[in-house]
Amino acid sequence: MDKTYQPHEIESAWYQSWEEKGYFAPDGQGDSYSIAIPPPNVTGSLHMGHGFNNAIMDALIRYHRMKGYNTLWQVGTDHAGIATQMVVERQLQAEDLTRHDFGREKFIDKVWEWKAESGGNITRQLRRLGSSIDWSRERFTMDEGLSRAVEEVFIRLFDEGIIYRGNRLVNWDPKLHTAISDLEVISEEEKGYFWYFRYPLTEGQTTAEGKDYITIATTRPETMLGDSALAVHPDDERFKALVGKTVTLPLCNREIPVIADEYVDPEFGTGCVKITPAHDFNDYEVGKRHDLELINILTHDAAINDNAPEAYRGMDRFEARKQIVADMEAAGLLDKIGDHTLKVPRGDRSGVVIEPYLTNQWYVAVESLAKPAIEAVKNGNIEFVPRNWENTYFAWMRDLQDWCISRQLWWGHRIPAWYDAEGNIYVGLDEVDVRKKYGLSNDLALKQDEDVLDTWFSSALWTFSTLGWPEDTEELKIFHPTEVLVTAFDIIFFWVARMIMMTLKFTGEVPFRKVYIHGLIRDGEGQKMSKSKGNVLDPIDLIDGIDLDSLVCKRTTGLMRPQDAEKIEKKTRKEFPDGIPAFGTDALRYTFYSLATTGRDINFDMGRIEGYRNFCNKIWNAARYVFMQVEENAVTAPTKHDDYSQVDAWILSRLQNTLQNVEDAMTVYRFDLVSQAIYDFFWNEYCDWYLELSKPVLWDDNANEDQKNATRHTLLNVLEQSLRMLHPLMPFITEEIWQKAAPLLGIEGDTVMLQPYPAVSADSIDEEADSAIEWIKNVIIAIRNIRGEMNISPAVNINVLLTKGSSSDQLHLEANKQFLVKLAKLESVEWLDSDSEAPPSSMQVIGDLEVLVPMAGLIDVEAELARLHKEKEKLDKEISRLSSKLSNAKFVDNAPAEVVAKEKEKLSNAKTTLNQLQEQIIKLQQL
RNA sequence: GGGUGAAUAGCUCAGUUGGGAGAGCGUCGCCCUUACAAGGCGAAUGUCGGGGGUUCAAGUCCCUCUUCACCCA
Repeated sequence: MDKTYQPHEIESAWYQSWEEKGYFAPDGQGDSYSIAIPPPNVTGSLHMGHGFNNAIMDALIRYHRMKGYNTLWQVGTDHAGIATQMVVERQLQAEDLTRHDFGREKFIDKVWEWKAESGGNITRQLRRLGSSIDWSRERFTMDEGLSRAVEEVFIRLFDEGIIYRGNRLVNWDPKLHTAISDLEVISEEEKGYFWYFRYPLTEGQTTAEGKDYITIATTRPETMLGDSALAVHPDDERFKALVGKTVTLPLCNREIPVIADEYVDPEFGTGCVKITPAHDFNDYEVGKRHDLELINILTHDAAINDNAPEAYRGMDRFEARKQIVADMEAAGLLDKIGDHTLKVPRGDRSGVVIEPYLTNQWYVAVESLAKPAIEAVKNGNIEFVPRNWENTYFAWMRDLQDWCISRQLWWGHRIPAWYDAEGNIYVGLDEVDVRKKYGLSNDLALKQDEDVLDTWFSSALWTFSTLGWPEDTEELKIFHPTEVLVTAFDIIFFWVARMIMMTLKFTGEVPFRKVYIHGLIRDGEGQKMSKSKGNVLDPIDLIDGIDLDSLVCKRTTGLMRPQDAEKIEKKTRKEFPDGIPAFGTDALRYTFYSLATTGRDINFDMGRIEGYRNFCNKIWNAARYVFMQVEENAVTAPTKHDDYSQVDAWILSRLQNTLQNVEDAMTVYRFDLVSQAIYDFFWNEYCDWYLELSKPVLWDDNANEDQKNATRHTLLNVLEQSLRMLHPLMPFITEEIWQKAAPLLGIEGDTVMLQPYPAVSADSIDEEADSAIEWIKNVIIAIRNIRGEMNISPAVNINVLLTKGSSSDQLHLEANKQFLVKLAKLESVEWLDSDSEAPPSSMQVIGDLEVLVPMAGLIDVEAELARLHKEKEKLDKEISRLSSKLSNAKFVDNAPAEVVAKEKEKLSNAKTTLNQLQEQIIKLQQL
């Protein structure tokens, strides 16, 4: 084995081998355990969120697989309607072509071609993470089977009247010419203006201030062409008299009413709001309440349409904005212009400003679906982890809007609806089916709806459509419901809720029993990772490493705002002067687990991944040590219990404790606690103590061979169990080492990933050994402390005396001398009878026991006195704290007896130690 | 404006039913001790955001304020 851990040398080979041998597929034995992956976007590439999310799922899957469950990790990607269509259109654009040059069918062929060539990027990257996914069952939302499920669901919901067509406001992307979901609209603050316009009162009235007009403030002047009212707050004294009157809409010369509505905030702007029901979501609601006219003034391109005065027709919305401001000013109706920062909604794909726009779309009426979905969480059929996310879920489910499911795209599931010339709607599998279903004659001309369904419509069916629904498959019976959905909180609404609704409706089952919600990965400073900020970390770069220039290049190409490049380059060069070293998958995964706390934000700290890479190296080298010990001495299973030393018993006992902690943390999805428990055990107990304690035994030529064998066996046995314990978190390094370790113990098996997970063995818990080793550790630590504080070179072997302790201390000393000598680097260690005179020494106290290091020219009296005084001060504080607590009658009377007893014992211990220190101080002062 | 969450060592974060403040990284000192310098040994470091309350006892429960983040409107 190499002296240092080299991740890239072990990772690629193992994954390929696991996959080829089919280890990821369910073995058909035992209770089932399944997880459906949140399907990544087929155009996507792996980001830190995916990395985190998949690391967690893989740990769960590997853990349960090793625990003997019939384990399925169902994988697939979604077809990402807009994103995918755009990718292919961009390719065509490079050849000066558009999708219209091909026509719908041929264009879709192009998309499939693209998918075949480039659609596997993200799934390749998932492999790099070590994800033990059953690739043989990979699905795609546009697959035949899944498309069949989509049709079935659409038709049934339509036939039940749950799917309907409606004319509503949607988020309209004027560049892509489609409705988009709220999730695809990114609203960020941008600098803009408030334009203050005067709307003249029609019938010669005046305002409270005597003006013959009302001033309104708007951030979107062009929408005034579609105004159908002015609104004020009903309690607003300034305008009360004007409610019910009318104003003349400038430039249009339309009379529009002044209405009163609670929606208006009297404190905001002028306290008077123009209402444009066809171009604003809030105004739409106001318009509904007051039965206002909906005047659509925009075309699909967001240019002004023919409903507007002729002067503006055909102008782009922003051009019209300028013209309208100019015209208002010319008419003397522009009051003023103020700076204003506002949230501007932009399409996340197109980057253009989204318009609320009145269109005909398909909707799902969610009310009847929501009720059982709320109930399922209320009655515990589905549990959120952490629990408090249930509130978010309920809050969202309470005021659920009907779901707009149609998109004006070519790539996606085409809506199975046909129209006749009169606009009647027929829904069915295909034209033939429709004619049969509705009894239509063959000569009635039918035309299929041009739209496709929202991608989320198909991903809402994910857990059951991937298992073969609507067919009644074995897989559905075995693996549905899935066990847990692992996801970040940002898509609770869009996906989780819709999955619950759809799955309950069509299978009568919940899609998953648990929803584990994890945080969002941010950079080390808590900033969201984004291309425009230039702070994105690619998980693959953390695994493989990347040199500085490549990293800079990656972060600065393809920016939406190229002028940011310089700033990003500077920051990157400062943060990563040497690029990023290769940490390997195992270290990256371990970092994710250690960060998987219950919080909602996860700041990714480079120091952590480095630390866990070091942990990998520690494991690697511990294994090297163990193999060195056993390579010339084959181990056999000890035949007699007596062969095991107390040290052996101790580490086996500590392992049980760790296994229990791991199991407890695993069942509550606390991966941070799992990783902490294993790290502590392996590094702080197995490496720091057990390996060191094994040396005096194994290096002693006179030691009993059976006992040596027991120690070698324990070294190997604990290593091997630790590897299995660790495997779900660190698949690669554990497999690599296990392959060497297992045969030495006579364990047969081709891979650690199919070995049983180590079980807690109550027999191995040994409290006597625990306390014995605790004694050894305390004495060694006491001596090391003196050595460190007194600056005694590690090269010098020192003499130590133990005194004043109990007979059990004396027995411990006799039994463990060799350990003390080796680990504390001693020349000798002897018991000194209490009545014997001790030489001037540096002293540490453990209970009654005094650990003495005779000064003998090594130690400066003044330094030792200073150290003792420091100790004494600490004790004084402790004693005064404890005695005041114990002299408080209220405490003694009210606190549980065991708490009081504990405090008393602490006090008496502290007093004993203090006395010993004081005696020692006096003794040294007399020198 | 409504809601949710956060504030603990220089940094990133744990802290389970209230009962002696922890880890990793960083810092300081000593050491290339035959598994590991990606290491070993030792050390220092906290008015647990502020204030108030409940309690014998509060990082932990309640109220309030401040700051920050996110979601919704």
